[in-house]
Amino acid sequence: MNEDYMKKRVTIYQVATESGFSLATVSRVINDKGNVTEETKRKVLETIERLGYKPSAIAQGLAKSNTTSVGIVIPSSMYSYVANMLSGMTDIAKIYGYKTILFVTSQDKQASSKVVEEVIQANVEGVVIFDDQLSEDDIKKMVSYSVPVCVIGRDSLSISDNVAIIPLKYEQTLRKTISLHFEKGDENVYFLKMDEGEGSLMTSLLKIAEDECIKLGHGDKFFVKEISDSYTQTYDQFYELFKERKDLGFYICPRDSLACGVLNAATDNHIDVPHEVQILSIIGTKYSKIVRPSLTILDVDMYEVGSIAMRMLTKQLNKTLQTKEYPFYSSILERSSTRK
Amino acid sequence: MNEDYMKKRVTIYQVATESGFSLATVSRVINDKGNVTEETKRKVLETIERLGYKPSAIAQGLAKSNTTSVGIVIPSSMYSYVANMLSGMTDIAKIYGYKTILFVTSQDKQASSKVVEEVIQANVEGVVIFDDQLSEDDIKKMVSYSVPVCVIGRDSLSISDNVAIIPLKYEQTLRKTISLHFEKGDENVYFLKMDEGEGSLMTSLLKIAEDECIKLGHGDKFFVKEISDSYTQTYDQFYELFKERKDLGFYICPRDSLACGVLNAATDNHIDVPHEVQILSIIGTKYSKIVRPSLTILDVDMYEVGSIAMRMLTKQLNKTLQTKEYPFYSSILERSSTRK
DNA sequence: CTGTTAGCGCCTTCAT
DNA sequence: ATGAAGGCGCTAACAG
Repeated sequence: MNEDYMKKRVTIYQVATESGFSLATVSRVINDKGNVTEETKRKVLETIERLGYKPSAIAQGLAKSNTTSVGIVIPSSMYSYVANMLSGMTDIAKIYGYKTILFVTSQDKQASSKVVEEVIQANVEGVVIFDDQLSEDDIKKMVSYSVPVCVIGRDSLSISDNVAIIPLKYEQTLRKTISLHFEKGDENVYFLKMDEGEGSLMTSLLKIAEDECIKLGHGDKFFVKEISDSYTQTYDQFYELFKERKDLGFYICPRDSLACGVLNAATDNHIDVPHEVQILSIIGTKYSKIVRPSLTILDVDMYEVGSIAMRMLTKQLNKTLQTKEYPFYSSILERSSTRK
Repeated sequence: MNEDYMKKRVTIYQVATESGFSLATVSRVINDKGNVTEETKRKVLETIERLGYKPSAIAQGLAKSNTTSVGIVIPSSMYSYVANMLSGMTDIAKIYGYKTILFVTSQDKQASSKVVEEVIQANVEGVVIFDDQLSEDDIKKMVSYSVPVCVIGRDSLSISDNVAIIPLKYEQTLRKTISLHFEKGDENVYFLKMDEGEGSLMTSLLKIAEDECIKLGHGDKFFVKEISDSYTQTYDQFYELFKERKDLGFYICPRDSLACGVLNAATDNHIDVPHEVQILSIIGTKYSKIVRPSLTILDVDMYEVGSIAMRMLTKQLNKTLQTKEYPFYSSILERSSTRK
């Protein structure tokens, strides 16, 4: 490429005049549609190279009404389980030649709904949604603007057209874990609930846990503990508690970093894990295997989830999607923070 | 919005005819340029609402030659330090009203250079780059197509126009750490080097570490150990080694998950950390504080880096960027995996 | 204050 | 095989 052609981007028009052919011909070689002599193709390609011409994706998008881009809606890439999922999605999107536009939602529902507008206006071909904050109406709205959707982490949706869904099945394993717990002992069960920005997934799991305890006749042994979304604060909170050996029992935590707060608070107070305090983390990262004692988690491979989601979306875009629902079942990965 | 208008998206043209005004007037109310009666504005807004019209961002982009989108180039969001940076970038981009398009590079340099094309064609307003794989020529190429760039993690660049740079300064603290080590003892220093996909940052740090050892007269005590980029494999490798109490000393690891491999391998062989084996992780996440013993790291707040980078980029776009270089100095965060 | 008319950069019939 | 012309959805002068 010739460096002289910097600054103002060269357009297809310039390529046409420079090469002595028409727009149409240049367009044909760009898009590799036939009906072009090898000779002229060579010439056109040569001047494209010489001028350093790159077709504008947005002009192409407008003309073809096809932006070859997909949206991804996530709460924040801060949490490594989200990062893993994101990674799975972008890997697959890349394979299929889609650009990925990232839409990050805020804590509050109101601002959250604003991303719906953005997604619609961005003219993406489709969107993968992993976000507890978005209402079902928000999702419906996107679909009504004919943007195909793949939703992760919801059990059901009242619409089915142009929608694929990946439910994350924690219920069964969570219930089983609790019932196994009560078969082996009768310590209290504590469910850690974050005080703010708690999504619908954890809210429903809380209800499920409570329900299971009640069903097993241990409703009096189920407690909810409010925590903040921070390792340090969780650690401090439980350090004070465990110092007096209070509230020992079986802890169910939303994420492994918070589970580690409980874990370290217990260990540092010479409280034995898993004999005096047991810990289960719902969501786990690779670090749940690394920390000592290692954490029992309700395992779901988030990278896998992300890549499947993106694959389902691309299939929707080709109209080749067979099953619109692909549930992911968590499996309990028993490690050292719970008793055998 | 009326549900009847689904499927085929309504255009500004329809809004114009429906409301009885011209394109120009509708366009004015959309963009809130003045010169419109409150009355007609109201009417236009009403039919926009009624038809459920949303302006197409790509058509706007083409017409205004302003896509209000920025690119982000990263190797993969898998690693949580990248995820934190990404989070910082998207947070700021959102504040300034930019869409974020994610470009994920592959391992191999060749495919890596392909993202350059993509970035150029995407017509982004600017791009933040955090990627060791991209060559300086790749970056130059983007700049030559007049896309402003903010590069993270490089010490220098031979171009300065339209380029902001955020060097990540590990050298000084790394040297200091090593000299402190030799003041307190004389154990061997082992530098863990990943066998593949190793970026230029770690390569240069390796050289620096070696250089410092030599300078201190301990060149014979510096060793490089090849590892793979996996906690489990690193753990296994060092478990075998430590079983026979071989190669005890001071370990410098690229990331905390790998440092944990060494850490756990030592601990599980009843080798005391930090008295027999010391461990320093160059890059640390929140988990480096969580694991026991906690890891000494060369601390840099990656969220902060990401948000500063995006802020510098937006300032470039407004032409209000003062200093084009904003070095981030790592500080050594001494914790329990090294001796005082 | 409102409407007309060119584009933005590219694709795509339809002729030739 | 090639070119001319219209259009994708919207903005931005320029006239009225």
